[in-house]
Amino acid sequence: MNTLSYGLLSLLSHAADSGYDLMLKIQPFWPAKHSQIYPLLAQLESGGYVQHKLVVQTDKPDKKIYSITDKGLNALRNWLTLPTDEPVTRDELVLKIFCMEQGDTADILHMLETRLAYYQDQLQWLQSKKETYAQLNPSPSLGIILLMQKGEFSVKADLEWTQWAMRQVIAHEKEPNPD
Amino acid sequence: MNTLSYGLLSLLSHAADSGYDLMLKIQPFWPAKHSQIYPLLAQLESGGYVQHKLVVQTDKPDKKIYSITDKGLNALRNWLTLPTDEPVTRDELVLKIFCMEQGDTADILHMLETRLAYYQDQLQWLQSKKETYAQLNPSPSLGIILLMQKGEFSVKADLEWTQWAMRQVIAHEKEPNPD
DNA sequence: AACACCATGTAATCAGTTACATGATTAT
DNA sequence: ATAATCATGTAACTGATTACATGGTGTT
Repeated sequence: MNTLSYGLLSLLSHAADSGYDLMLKIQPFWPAKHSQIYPLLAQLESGGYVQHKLVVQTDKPDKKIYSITDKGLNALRNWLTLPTDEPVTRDELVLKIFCMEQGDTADILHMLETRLAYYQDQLQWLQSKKETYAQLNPSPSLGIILLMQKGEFSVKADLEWTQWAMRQVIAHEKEPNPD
Repeated sequence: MNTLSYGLLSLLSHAADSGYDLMLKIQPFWPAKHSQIYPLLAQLESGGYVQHKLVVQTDKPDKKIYSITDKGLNALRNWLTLPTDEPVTRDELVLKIFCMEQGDTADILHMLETRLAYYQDQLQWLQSKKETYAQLNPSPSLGIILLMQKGEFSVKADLEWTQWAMRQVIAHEKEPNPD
């Protein structure tokens, strides 16, 4: 039972779902490809944590709808009481910033512009999600609300930093030697 | 040449260093164990991107001091012009928050308290680093300043969120059914 | 006496990505 | 026509962690 397995159980504690949809839904929280999800679900099923029923479709491929079992719910509840791993972030941009004096200002600015656009997309996605949830009945769980807010806090800080960093880079270019 | 390899070259573009110290210094930006660093350095050396000289020590074990070559610097400069991968964050806490209704409020609060302490430690580390750099001569490069600021922006947002989330959880507990 | 730090390396395993494989439906 | 979406799966590979291995110095 690794973290991704618990992540799948966590999603399934809200609603039964197919492997395909679980793969799409877990992306923002724990990126994983279908080639990792499908074997894990089979493993969780052989361990008795989930079960599936085949749903035959005519217009689309048949699918397996997985649901969490009592054993799965108990495992999930126990996991909540265990110590939580520290977050891990890996960002190539950070490594590039570290040696940015080796490159041209134009390249660095281009990199930051691309990242700015990425964060803006993220923020827009979060805010559209927020609207969707606001109109939803029943209203979303506290957990969902906390996660949306966490994303918004993070992305807004990242956005602010990127804009600040771009100004610094431009200022640094204009005044390379302050005599 | 993977991202960690470029990360090592990035550190070495500032100063020559041992594998052991590179391992320690890269932790905040790209977590990696010594068992991953040492073989990569050997690989970078066989590719001509770095070279090492043995430094014999009496009180401590001998060490290899690696320095970047011209080929390494060129590779680094070219890397700066290439498209940058999007950042990847994996946080077990996020997956736990998603299914928090399955657990006790006390367990969730304990989890958030632990995370709060972690972010506070991070912030303190960043601010002590900042002081160290402020007294340093020569003053740190623009890259270093940008990274310190990025860390501070992120951690402060995370801290704010954690405190806000704890208040939400407490409020939710007191008023579970708002009739 | 037991543990942490310095310093390097390899072996085994686990986690994650890319590629291979299939095939119908719908949109551009 | 070409590509994207839905839907599942396996195989090969790369990336990352844990464990094995050694050994002196300094700290509690």
